[in-house]
Order: sequence, then C-alpha cells, then structure tokens
Amino acid sequence: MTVVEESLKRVRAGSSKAQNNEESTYRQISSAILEQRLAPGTKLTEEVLGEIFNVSRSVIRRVLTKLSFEKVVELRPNRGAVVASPTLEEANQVFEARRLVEDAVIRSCVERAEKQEIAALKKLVSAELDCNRTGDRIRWIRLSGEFHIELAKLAGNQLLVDFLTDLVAQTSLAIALYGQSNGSICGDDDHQNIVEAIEAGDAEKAARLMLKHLSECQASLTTREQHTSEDLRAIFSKS
Amino acid sequence: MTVVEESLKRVRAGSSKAQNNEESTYRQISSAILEQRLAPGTKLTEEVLGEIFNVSRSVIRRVLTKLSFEKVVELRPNRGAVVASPTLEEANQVFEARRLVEDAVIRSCVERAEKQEIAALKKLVSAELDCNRTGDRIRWIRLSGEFHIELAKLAGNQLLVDFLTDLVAQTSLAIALYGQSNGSICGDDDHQNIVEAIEAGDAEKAARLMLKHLSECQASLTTREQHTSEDLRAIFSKS
DNA sequence: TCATCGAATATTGTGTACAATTTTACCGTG
DNA sequence: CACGGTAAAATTGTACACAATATTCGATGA
Repeated sequence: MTVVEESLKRVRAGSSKAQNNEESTYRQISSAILEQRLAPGTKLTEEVLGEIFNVSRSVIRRVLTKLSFEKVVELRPNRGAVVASPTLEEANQVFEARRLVEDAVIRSCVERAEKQEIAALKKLVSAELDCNRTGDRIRWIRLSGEFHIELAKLAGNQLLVDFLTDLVAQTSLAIALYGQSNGSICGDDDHQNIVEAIEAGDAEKAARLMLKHLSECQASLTTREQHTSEDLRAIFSKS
Repeated sequence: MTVVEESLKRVRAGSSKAQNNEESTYRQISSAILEQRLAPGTKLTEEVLGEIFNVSRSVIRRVLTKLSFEKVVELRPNRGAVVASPTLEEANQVFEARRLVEDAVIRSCVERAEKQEIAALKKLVSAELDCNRTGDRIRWIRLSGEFHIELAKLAGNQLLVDFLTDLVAQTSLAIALYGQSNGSICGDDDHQNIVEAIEAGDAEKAARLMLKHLSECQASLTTREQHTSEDLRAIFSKS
C-alpha cells in the first residue's frame, strides 16, 4: 500500500462511521429477542433476514452462529435457526447459576464500588422505575438486565461479566416462556433496595436481597401455553 | 424424497460412521492446543490447516470461530487466528471464576454423588497418577482437566459444566504461558484427596481442598520468556 | 376420509472465486 | 547500512453458485 493510500484510509476510518453491517444486524436481532419482540420458537429464515437487513446470507449466518453460542438461538442442522426455547429445567439451571455468580458479584461490588459508580447505578434504577410508570415494558426489560450486568462489571472479572451476560439473555427467554404475562416480573424496587445496601456497605444485606430477588423471579415461573411470532418483517420494521 | 431414498439414508447413517470432518478437525486442533502441543501465539493459517486435515477453508474457518468463542484462539480481524495468549491478569480471573464455580460444584457433588460415580472418579484419578509415573505429560493434562469437568457434570448444572469447560481450557493456556516448565504443575495427589473427601461425605473438607488446589496452582504462575510453535504439519503428524 | 407417496418448492450447507487486506521482499535514496 | 517506499505475494473476508436436505402440497388409492 502506498503512502497516499494509507492516509486516505485513515481519513475514511475517521469520518465515516464504518456502519459495520454485521454488528448492527447482530444487535438488532439480539435486541428483538431479548426484548421479547421475537417469541421463542420463531423460525429465523436466513434469506428473509438477509432481505430485511439488506445483508448477504453469509452475514446472517455468522450472526445466527454467534447467537447460538449465546444460547439465544437454536441451530437445528439442516432445519435452520429458531429463537431458543429453554425448558423449565434449563430455566431453573439459569437461575441457579445466576445466584452463584451474582452472590459473588455483589459482595465484590460492596467492596469495590466508588461513589461515582453507585451514582450511575442509581441513575439506571431510576430509569427503570420511569419505564415502569410509563409502561415501557421493552425498555424496562433491557434496563433491568443491564443493571445486573453493570454490577458484574463493577466486580471486575470479565469472565463473569460474559457468563452473566449470557445468563441474563437466557433469563429473558425463560420469562417470555414461563413468566406471568400480566403483572410485573419481579419486585418493582428490588434493584433500588440492592443499590441502597451497596451504598451502605452492607454486603450481607446486599447479597441477601439479590438472592431473594433472583429466587422470587424464578419462583414466579410456570408453564403456560406458547405461541411464536410470525411476521419477521413487521417486527423489525419498528426497530 | 421417495420411500426408497429414505431407507437408503437410514442404512448409510447406521453403517458408515459419518466421519464428520468438521467435528474431527475441531477436536484435533482443540486437543493440540489444550495438550500444549501448540504454544500460545502460534499462527493458525487457514489454508495450511485445511491441507493438513484435508478439508476446505470454510470448515477450518468454522472451527476457528468456535475455538475463538471458547477463548482458545484469538481471531484478529484481517490478520488471522493465533493460539490465544491470556495475560497474567486474565489468567488470575480464570482462577477466580474457577474457585467460585468449583466451590459450588464440589459441595453439590458431595450431596449427589452415588457410589458408582465415585468409583468412576477414582478410576480417573488413578489413570492420572499412572501418567505421572510414566511421564505421559500430554495425557496427564487431558485427564487432569477431565477430572474437574466430571465433577461439574455430577453437580448436574449443564451451564456450569459448559462454563467450567471453557475455564479449564483457558487454564491450560495459562499454565503453558506462566507455569513452571520443570516440576509438577500442582500437587500430585490433590485430586485423590478430593475424591476421598467426597466419598467421606465431608463437604467442608472437599471444598477446602479444592480451593487450596486451585489457589496453589494459581500461585505457581509466573511470567517467563515465551516462544511459539512453528511447524504446524510436524505437530499434527503425531496425532 | 385419511394416510401415503412423490414431485415441486423452499431452505440450508459448502466449496470456490474473487475482493480486500496484510505481509513480505525488494529497491533506490540519503 | 538503515530507512522509507513500492510492488508482489500471501492471507483473510465475502458473496454467490450449486449441492444437499427438508418442507409443502396435490394426487392417488385403500
């Protein structure tokens, strides 16, 4: 590559926002599932998705592969991809793993969290409460998951952050399948109380609240009739 | 598909062992890394690997993608794959995560393990000790990892099994990078003692031994000079 | 009516050609 | 001889054609 070409490249990288189609497609499909706009069991046909996002089938294929590693999508050999449908048994294992991880995470948070970080958590919780009031369920689901992941980041172990991120995603699927459709999924101010315990430096209380929070959420799961989403195009036209 | 074709397919599926090239390639590359025959940092050129295993570049590409999700290889955009080189910091996080998971796992094992399963563990430990005696380091590395994963399977949570499997793989890389090249990696009869504590139904002791085992292994890590493997063909000719 | 078959269609799987990028090797210049 | 710079080679990235497989649907006969 000549010197001229190299500098041209730097200019382009800086100005254009490199609108990374694969990453963007990944985020949109992932969000649609985690925000429960795409129901578990929904067929994800490669060509249809490719047309929706205006990318080639190979891009869709890579995205679906990644989602399948996160257990958000199930890849059935020769039969294509569907939004994953964890069994109730698997859902319970998700909560068991979360209790294990998040108990450790929150104790570490109490030790490590700085004033500034606690302020950020409060802001997140406040945004959650707003969503509750305005009935913005979709945003609430997202923020609620982010709260747990944010705690894990504070705890400082990237492996646990990654693992918990997958667990949170699977929790969303579990709730879509087994959660009470009416009523709230878990206590409205659970997160608020947890932040207060962190701020007070009370590790035992924070851990107790977290475990209670998770167990209550798990206990609210129950089998019920299920139906899948049909029209992919309609669903993604909103996003 | 006609009736005739369908039955033909069943016959083939039963008789031929479907020698699944992709799966086999995955296992061979994965094993070579985990058994430390391929050093961290070694470049994994797609075409070379394709020639070695007699598969197309697309197969190699999928295999490398999978290994990268397991954090066993690093995929550098436009610059190809290398055997992953976790930093010392990352290695410490691996051990931190392992202590968390394996403490829970072993307590669950003590509660759940049946006589038969304990016998299987003993057999595994005995095979490990054999390797120590005969100096079969490669097999020892494999069995040693399997011991931990077997415990996780007994504990009964598939998510923890999968997570720990990744952690064990990364441990192998960490030891390759930061372990003492001479001398043993960890206490020869640590595993044996753990099984005995499980058999005695002593959860506290089993957990204490496990945490000590992991911490000692972690403590033995230290930075030292590194060099990568060169000749991929020579390495895979042995397997 | 219902089950079964099989052709037609739809969808997924894979190798390969070509594009984009990086790496290497070489050359002239100070 | 070191230091850019350039062209050539090597390597990775991606779309697409075609193969393999699954699904749909109308026809046929018990």
